[in-house]
Amino acid sequence: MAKERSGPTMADVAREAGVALGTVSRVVNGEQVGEEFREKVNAAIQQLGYQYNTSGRALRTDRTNTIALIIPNTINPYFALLVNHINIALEKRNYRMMLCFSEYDRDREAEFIRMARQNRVDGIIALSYNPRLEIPEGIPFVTIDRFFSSSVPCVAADNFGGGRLAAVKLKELGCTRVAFMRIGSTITNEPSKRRDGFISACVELNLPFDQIALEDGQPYEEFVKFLIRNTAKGKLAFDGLFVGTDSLAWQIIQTLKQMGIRVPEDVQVIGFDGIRMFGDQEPVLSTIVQPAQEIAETCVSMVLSGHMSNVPSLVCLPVAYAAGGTTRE
Amino acid sequence: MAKERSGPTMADVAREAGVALGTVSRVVNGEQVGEEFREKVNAAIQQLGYQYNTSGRALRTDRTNTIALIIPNTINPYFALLVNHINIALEKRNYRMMLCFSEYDRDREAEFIRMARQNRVDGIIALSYNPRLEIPEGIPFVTIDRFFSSSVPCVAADNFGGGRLAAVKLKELGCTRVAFMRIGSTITNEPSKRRDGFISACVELNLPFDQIALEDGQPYEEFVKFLIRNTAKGKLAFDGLFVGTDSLAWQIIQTLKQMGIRVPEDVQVIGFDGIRMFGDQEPVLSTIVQPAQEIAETCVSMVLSGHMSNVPSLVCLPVAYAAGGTTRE
DNA sequence: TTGTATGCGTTATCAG
DNA sequence: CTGATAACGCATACAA
Repeated sequence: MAKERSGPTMADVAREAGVALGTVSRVVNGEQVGEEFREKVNAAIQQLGYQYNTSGRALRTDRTNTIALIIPNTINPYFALLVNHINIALEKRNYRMMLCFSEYDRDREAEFIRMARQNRVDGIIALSYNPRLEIPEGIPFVTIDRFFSSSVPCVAADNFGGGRLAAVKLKELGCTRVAFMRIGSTITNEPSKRRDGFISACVELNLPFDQIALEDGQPYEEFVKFLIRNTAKGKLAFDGLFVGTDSLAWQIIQTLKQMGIRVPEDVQVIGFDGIRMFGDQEPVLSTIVQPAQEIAETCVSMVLSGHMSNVPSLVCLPVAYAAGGTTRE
Repeated sequence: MAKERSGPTMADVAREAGVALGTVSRVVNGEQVGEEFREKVNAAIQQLGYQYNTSGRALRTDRTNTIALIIPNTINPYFALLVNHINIALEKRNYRMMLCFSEYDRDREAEFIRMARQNRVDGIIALSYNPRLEIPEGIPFVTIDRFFSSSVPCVAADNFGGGRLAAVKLKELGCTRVAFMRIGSTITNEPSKRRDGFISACVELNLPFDQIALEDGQPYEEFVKFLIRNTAKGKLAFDGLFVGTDSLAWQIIQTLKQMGIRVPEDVQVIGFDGIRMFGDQEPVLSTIVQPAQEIAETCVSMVLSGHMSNVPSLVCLPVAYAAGGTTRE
């Protein structure tokens, strides 16, 4: 039944070409084969429209040419961008992607890691906020934006540098008192360096600053309270804000509007990520842009590099500033 | 070498449980097995942490539990949303997704279809604008938003109804002269029904209308010319616009701003797709929302339904209107 | 260099 | 109902 749909096999090609099965295999895999044999085999391949069977090869070699990508979803545009570039990077190397949406759920993450092993994937790339993520042994594992230990390579944007850049920009743009706002995991991870860099530069530049960092799960209203607390006679105490992600920055801008505070006239806002309208147009707001394509390329080349031992444990990639209407240029 | 990483096999389980290989297979596949045997096998599976090997099963059954999804990219938020829901829908049914980015390139589409067959996928879902897409034989094939023939099922939003809805809304909102704007494939396809529905309702409602439809490849400037042509003394001849996609609508709104025409005060704009800010917040603009999740569910259940014969050739799913600041509510 | 034969892990067929 | 065994398509060690 199903047999009907299956195409020709190496045996068919061998018969057609009048050579042995092994010879066909060697031609397909680009090994040394006598010219006349190679031609006969290639002709037969053309003739029959032969294409090798992935399952047969995988079973034999125990390599699936597949990398699992664990990521919350593709609804968030930054994740969608990463998925896009990672898939393209894998495709260039003749690898396929097994896409696993964690939906921020630790049980799902664990289950996907189990499933990835069952499917004998050749490596795993994970973007996870789970501080207790269990890294499997014996399989190349690369994380994005999350440092676990020196034995698990991590690829990230230069979060510290991005934080510094935001402070420098706000200073340049004439800000005299700024604040940092963020929500996220309480543990120290890569994104929390955005704050460290920001504050480092503020101190250096003699730029007065305040900050509020919420833990995952705390309600957004805490930010509203913070803003109201720092408002007197309709005037916000800050003329510059640096926010941990574009998404949060956008929400905060909405809140500011409701409070009658104008952006960028009264307060200039810089986000982080570099989300663009419809993925490819102008930035949604002024922002520190993550190099999504370079991050993708780096993850892929690292996870496929085989010798995970002499691979750096943390790779930082440069960020850039992009104006997007929430600053006064 | 690689053998180290491979987990236990059915043979290992059989040995551990003291039963035959076939019995293990029957337990794993949920077939009839004596209670005592089942227990012994399950204990051994637990003990060894056995997980079945996908490649072995695929090789034997010629079914990969994989569906190929061909789509331009995940940079566009609407595509990213579809990818998200389709992957989840497949996962629920224990299927995996082979994600193929066509990047609007016909050669890539053809190559992916070839590759999908090589990988023995169990079906293909394609979102393609290619009018000459070659549908492969003998493999379940479902398209999104693109009708080829009654033998190739197509899943789409109710584009005609969405067009009508846009006209009705604009009328309700007080518009007296409207226009439809779109760019896309010249051939009649599902999205072109947005225009048909819009015009149908305009006629019915006695709402004067104009329209401009560009072919793929024509420059955006044609839209600018159209708008300028319909502007006299800084006043646009239309007080309502319906645009084929949110993405184009956004660009047009930018152009209008540059022309000194205010949205929504001078002209109200409705787009199509239902793109939301950061994927999950408020709509980017007033829009006709496509039911992405229902589209995904429908595609998946159709492509997996086995008997492609008695499956409807076109499924239309209901759309909804969502206000997003470019209309006066 | 080419041919032959074995085994990867699984399901399915056939005997017992 | 269970056990033994063949076959799926391929890569590779070994023989020629």
